[in-house]
Parts: sequence; C-alpha cells; structure tokens
Amino acid sequence: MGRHSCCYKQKLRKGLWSPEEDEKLFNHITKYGHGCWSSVPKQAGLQRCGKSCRLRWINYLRPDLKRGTFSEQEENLIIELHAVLGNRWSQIAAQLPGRTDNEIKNLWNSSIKKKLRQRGIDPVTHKPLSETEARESKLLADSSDTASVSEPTPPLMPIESPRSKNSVTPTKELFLDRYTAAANNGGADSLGYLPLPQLTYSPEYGLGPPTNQNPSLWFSQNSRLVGMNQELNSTALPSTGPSTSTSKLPAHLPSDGSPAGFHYWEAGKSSNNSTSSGNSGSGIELQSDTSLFDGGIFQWMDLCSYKEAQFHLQGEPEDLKWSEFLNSSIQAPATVQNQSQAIMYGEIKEESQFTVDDGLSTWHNYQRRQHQLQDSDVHGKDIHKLTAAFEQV
DNA sequence: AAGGGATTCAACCGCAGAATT
DNA sequence: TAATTCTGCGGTTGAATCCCT
Repeated sequence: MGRHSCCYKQKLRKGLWSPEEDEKLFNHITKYGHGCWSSVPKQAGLQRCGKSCRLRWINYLRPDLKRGTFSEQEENLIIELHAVLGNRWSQIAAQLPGRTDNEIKNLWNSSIKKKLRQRGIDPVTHKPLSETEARESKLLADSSDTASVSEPTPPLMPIESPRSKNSVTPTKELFLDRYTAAANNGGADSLGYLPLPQLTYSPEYGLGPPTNQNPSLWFSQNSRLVGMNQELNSTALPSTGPSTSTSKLPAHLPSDGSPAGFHYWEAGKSSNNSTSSGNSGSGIELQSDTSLFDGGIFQWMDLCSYKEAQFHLQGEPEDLKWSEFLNSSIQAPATVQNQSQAIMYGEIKEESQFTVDDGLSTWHNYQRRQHQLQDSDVHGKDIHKLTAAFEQV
C-alpha cells in the first residue's frame, strides 16, 4: 500500500488556491487533460501535489459544476439517496449533476442533518428518533447486563459505513419499506419524505426506475449504482428517447424539473476512450463526441466575453468561482459555443480562441457580478431559513 | 461597533483498492 | 506474487463568514 510520494516533498504549497494557481491548473487541464495527476503540478508549473490539483479541479474548476444553493428537490433526493447509500457521497453526487461529493457532504453535515433531527428523524438510520433512542437505550441496558445471554436485539439496520464490504440488503429493505409506506400514504412516506418517483424495485435489477424508463439508475443487488456516469461515448448515446435501452443520458432529474437554463455534460470516467491521449485511469476526460453537441446535451466551455457577461449580469462585485463564470456563460452566442467545441475536439488554438487570460481577466470581475445576481434574487439561504422556520411552527 | 459563538465550505489527511512494475 | 504507485473516497480541520447579543 503506497502513499503519495508528493506528500513528502517539501516546498509544496498548501491552503487556499490563488487565482494564479487556478489559472495555471485550468489552462493546463483544458489544453492537455489531466493525465496522471501526479505529473500535473510539474507540467502546469504549480507548487502543489497532484492530489491537491485533482481536488481543486473536481471541486472547483470543473466547468460542469453547478453552483448555488441546493433546491428542495435536490435536498429531497439527497435524503432519499442517503437512506439507501449511506455516506457514499460520491455515489450520491453521481445522481446530482453538477454537484460534488464534497459539496453534498458539507450540505448534509451542516444543514440536512439538522433538518432531519428537527423533524424527529435520525439522520443515520432515517428512522424516527424516538425509535432509535429507545433502541439505543435498550442496547445500552443489554450490554451493561452481562448476565443476559438471550439473543441480542437485531441492530437497527443502520446504513453501513461507506467502507463496509458487507451486504447492503438492509438498506434496500429500508428503502423498500419506506417506499411502500409512501405508496400507501399518498406520496409522502411516514417520515414525511417524498419518494423517488422514478424508482421501483425489480428482483432482477434491484432498485431502479420503472421499466419503461431509463434504466441507468438501476440499483444493483450489491447496492452499486449501475451504469451511471460510467461511460459516455458516442456509441452509448441513443438517438431516441430513453426506453429500456442502455441510454447513458442522466435520468435522475426530470427534464421538466431542471432549473431553467441548466445544462451539463457528463464526465466520462471510462478509460476506454483511446482518443484522450495521456489520460489514464479514471477521472474527467474531455469528451470529443459530436453527438453530444448535436444533441445539445451540454455546452462545455461556453465562454462569453466580458461584454457578454455584462450584458447578462448586473450588479456589484462579490465572489464567484470559475464554474459559476463558466456555467453562467451558457447563454453565450453560437460563435462562442463553436470555440468551445473546438476545445472539446482537442483543437485548442492558443490565444486565437478562448484563452485563460481572457477567462481569468474577466473572471474576477465576473465573479462579483454573478454573485450580485444571485443576491438580487431572493437568496436561497433565506428561503431555506424561512422554510425551516415554517417547519418548526 | 465590537466581540464571540455558530455556521459554512474549501482543503487536507489518511486509508483502501486498483493499476502498474 | 509482492512491492510500489496512483486514484478516489470519506472524515476532519480550520479559515472565513455570518449572526446574535
């Protein structure tokens, strides 16, 4: 079992990333892909370890990141998925396009946990707190009573730890239990959750969408999400809508439920893509696939100029991040999109098309405007607080 | 306005497992 | 087959920010 050799190297920067570092990393990866992460910092001229670069890219610089507060639907989905998956944040994140595992983990720990407790739900077991507490106190009493040799009370079927290799049947049963309860309860289950409407249970596949829907969400018997975000390539993309075929299009969010203007691209994690030179192993690979564009699935690197940004946004400066800059440029005109496509095709032409200089020079200005735009709306945090307040009444 | 506690979130740490040598 | 390298994941930390008094 090895360890990151870079971790032992000296002179490596730690802590927050500067805009200059972001620029270097973003520039490097958009031009060359990340390849072997351990070689990225050297090639990009960064005094960081590869691990840090990878994290920065995944959690911050990736163009497909969706920023901003989580919607009610997203939170419900996270709760439902957590009931099934436990703390498998990466798998939960796979069902929420544009969200990172880190982001979801933070949301869970900072917000959702509390909300569930306020509703009297144990965030670990997803059972009523009273039941959990009663059982825990009983277990404590049993354990203190060493004379007792009776059959121990079965565990509460907690979500197994992420690293557990054990069977996950209990979580499936837990889900089915709640899902059945929900069906009998006119939508919301006894705990007040809304069920995942697209999930059903099949003896063959486990949990998944109705058989007439995209099966990419099928939950395997061993609790692994099957197929999601694994391989996105031209051959996998259907020319027709989802059916029982192996569509790779995400099925997690209903098309009509997506936020207006929200576009995304799926990052292929397969290493099968031989065209991605230098990219080995798993990780983001820049997809060079015309069908993706033709289908309008995503618009990657839809960079608009600062003028265009100004056109779309108003307000005073605050922080925004690369992904926000990039995401909010979705409204970019076709000419800019074409440039993006060129990048996607690996035909990046320095300076003549998008350059990081362009991006970063406008980015920091743009940050401020984007944030102002968010603030000009009723801020999501405020909505959440109001919602929470109403729930407590 | 100041200060102190609470909250948020970016980043680090350490481990596990896959891939490579 | 064992050792090493690398990636990915989840838990944790701590700085920044928010909010209340």
